[in-house]
Parts: sequence; structure tokens; C-alpha cells
Amino acid sequence: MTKSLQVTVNVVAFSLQENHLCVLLANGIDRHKVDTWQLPESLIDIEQDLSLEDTAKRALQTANGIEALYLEQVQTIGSKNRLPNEWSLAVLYYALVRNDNMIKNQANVCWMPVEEVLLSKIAFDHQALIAESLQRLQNKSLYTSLPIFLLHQEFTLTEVQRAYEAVLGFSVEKKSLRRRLLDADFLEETGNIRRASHRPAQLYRLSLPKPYFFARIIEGAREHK
Amino acid sequence: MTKSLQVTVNVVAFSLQENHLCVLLANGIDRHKVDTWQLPESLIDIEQDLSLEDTAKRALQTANGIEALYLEQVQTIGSKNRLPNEWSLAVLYYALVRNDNMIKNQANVCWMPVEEVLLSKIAFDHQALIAESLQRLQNKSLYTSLPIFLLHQEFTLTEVQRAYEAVLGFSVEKKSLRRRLLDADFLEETGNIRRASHRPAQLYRLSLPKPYFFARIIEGAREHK
DNA sequence: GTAATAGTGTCTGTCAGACAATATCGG
DNA sequence: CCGATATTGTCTGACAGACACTATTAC
Repeated sequence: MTKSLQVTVNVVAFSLQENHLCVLLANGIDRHKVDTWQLPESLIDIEQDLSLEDTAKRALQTANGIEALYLEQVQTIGSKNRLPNEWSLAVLYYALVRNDNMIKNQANVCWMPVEEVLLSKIAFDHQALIAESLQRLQNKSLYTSLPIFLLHQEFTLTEVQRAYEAVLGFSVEKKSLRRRLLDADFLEETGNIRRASHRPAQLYRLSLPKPYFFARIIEGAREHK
Repeated sequence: MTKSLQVTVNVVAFSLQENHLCVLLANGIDRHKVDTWQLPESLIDIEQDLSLEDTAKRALQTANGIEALYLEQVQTIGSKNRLPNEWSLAVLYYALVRNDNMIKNQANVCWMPVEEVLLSKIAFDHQALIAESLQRLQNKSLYTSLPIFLLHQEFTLTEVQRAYEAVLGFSVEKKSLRRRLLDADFLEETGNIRRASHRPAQLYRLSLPKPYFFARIIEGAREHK
């Protein structure tokens, strides 16, 4: 006889809140009882879900009614000791989410800054899952346009730079980034302009809803020899 | 009531046979009844396996008694329609295997060149799984030392070049590759020499059993403008 | 004008590709 | 010597980082 195996799908949803990269946590009782918070998750529903990605989307919906513009599978973790009682299997996804129209302050749900999450003891091994996802997002952001999926539909190049910086955790060189972005031909000017009490900025949008892959990575600041 | 879900672990094992990248297939009846061949697989054994990786290793063992020097999870595929009857879940790994001490011509097992596999109708959706794995291996080989894990413990730089070419499917520039390899400081000379009826070649080994990550990718031949 | 942010010019450094030249063996 | 493969020299080109400079707005 084989015991049946519990399979869950967990989603790490990232969004930007005031230039900080945040992660969606659910089911928390209290903002200060950190160990009650956990990642959104769903069990596979073999009647309802056509694919694993459906399950992941459902996990996001139940948590907050939000929709991901980008969803990527990270890894499947399975082991005897992951959860206290028995073998368990978790398929891990991460999602990139815009922070417009976002239901904030919904009960049992919060956006916690990643720096904070990585120092907190949240439920189960979910901190490790977040760390995995963050690392994947960071690596991939070095050679793709992924951080743009955290922005509104129209955005300035400076906002793109802020998004990269929030994701990567270090400052990126303005000119290099703009060169990459504009040379690559996946942005188009909307014709609109963002105004403030300084020089106005051109607004852009993505010409395709897919991430762009650059030929080289962002290298980061050069060491002074 | 929820029906229980079948979870298998499939492994795409790659090796080099005379400078051709090959994939391990199992359970075939006849070399020419292609649709009987399939990938090595195992069910998770919650008594025996401590982790998913254990299951993957067991899948390899049962198939051929071989051991992987490198094992990486690619993806988990789950959907209602993947297999004819019901929801199914497959955790996919790929493995890099040396072709020394390899049990060849074992019954029910064969190494099939990837070009051939990609044109054949093997069992289930296993061709797609192989295509996925190959793509991951190829992408990663552009910026890592992965192809070296297909070689013997001691190898010449020309053999490394052949391994890259077998994996990538295009020829790589000799000098560029040697520069990358030697500048990177993850190879050490063994002091031994491979002799033939021409200039002998220096033998190298990996100084660490981990893949090395280069800062840039192999770009491939430049287009003539 | 000033403050503030948007956007550009241009130099340097790194490293990949191209490809010719040289080195070292067996026979 | 020749044939074959190993190994090196060196030029070019693409593109990232550095950083100073100019541009345009609100006030």
C-alpha cells in the first residue's frame, strides 16, 4: 500500500510598493505574529484545473483576486522532512504583479518587503521558497526585461531603472540601462508625457507582453583596481 | 473525495557517443519499434526516498546502473491531457553522464542520438520532455562549463571543444573557447599528456566538481554584414 | 534665476569572434 | 621532410561602466 502524496502549488507574488520589492503573504492573523503568515497556495484540483499553471493562478486569485502579468515555475521541492509529518511535494511559482488597482489592506493578506521577509520566521519553509524565487528573479533580471512587468502599463525609463534596482538590490548605471533598453526595440513611445516640477519624461510601453532577452548581462559596478 | 494523483520522476540522461549527444531510453522492445521506447522513470517511494533527487537517481539506476555527475531539475509538467486517462504530474530532471565504464548493449536500454530522438515518435510525451531538457542544457552551456561533465576525468581542450559543439549543435571558435576556459581558473593541468601521431595535448581536470559560470555567453558566429 | 529630474556624449575596459601564424609530435 | 593536430598572437567589434555634460520643466 502506498500512502497518497500531498501536492501543493505555492506562489511567490512580487510587486513594488514605493520602490520596494514586496512579497504577498496570506492567512496571517496579525501583522506582528509573523510566523502565522505563509505563501498563497492551492491543491491541484483535478476537476477544475487543466494544468499546473491553472492551479498557480487559482492560488493567486484566492489570496487576493490579483492577476499576474508574468508567471514562471521555479522548482519543485519534495522531501521527507520538509514538513514535520510526512513526505510532501510543493510546486513553486513566482509571479510579477502590478500594484495598480490592487486590493490593499484586505484582511489576512499583506505585502511584506523582501528584506523584511528574509529576516522573518514565516510559516513552514516558505522563507526558503521566497529566497529561491528571489534568486531566480534576480538572475533573470540581469539579462531580461522582467522588472518592467512590475510597472504600470505606461512607464518612464527612470521608473524602469528604479524597478531594476528594487529587484536587484544595487544601483544600476543610468546610461547603460537606457542604451540597452532603447537599442533593443521592444519598447515603444506612447506619445504621452509624465509631468512634474522638472523636465517631463517620455512614457513608454512594451510592444509585446513577453520578456525580452538581452545578449549580455548587467555586470554591475566595476571594482576599482 | 479526491482521486489520488500519479506523480512520476523522469530523467533525461545525456552522454557523448563518438562526439554525438545521446539520450538514454529504456523499456524498448526492439530498436526499430521506436514508439516503445521511453525515458527512465520512477515513482516517488515515500519509504525509501528522502528527496526528489533520490527518486531521480533511482530512476537512473534502475535503467542502467549509471551514475550522474550532474543532475538538474528542469520542470514539472502537470495537466489533465498529458496522458490519455487522467491528470498526471511528472517532475523532469536531466543528467550528464560520462561514457566510460558504461554498460552498453544492455537489454531494454539504448543511447539514441538527440537528432534522431527529435524526429522519432517515442512513448507518451517524452519527446517533448527531451526537447525541454535539451534546450535547458544548451542555454546553460552558453555560459557554464556543463559540457565538460560529459567527458572523462582527464580531458584535452580539444575534447572540451567537441563536447560544446555536440551539445550546442554548432561549431565554436577554438581560440575564444580556450581563452574562456584558461582565464577562468577552474581547470588544472594534470601533468599528463595525450599522445597521438601529431603534437601531443595537455590533459586537464576540473578543480571542483561544480559547474563554472562565465560572465558572458558564447555568442556564436558573427553575421557577415 | 534655482532645484530637480530627464536625457546625451564620449571615453575606457572587457571579452568574444576571426583568422593567420607557429609549435610539436609520429612516421 | 610531411601531415596532423595543438597552441598562440593579435586585430576588430560589440557592448557595459564611468561620469560629465546638456535640456527642460515648475517655481
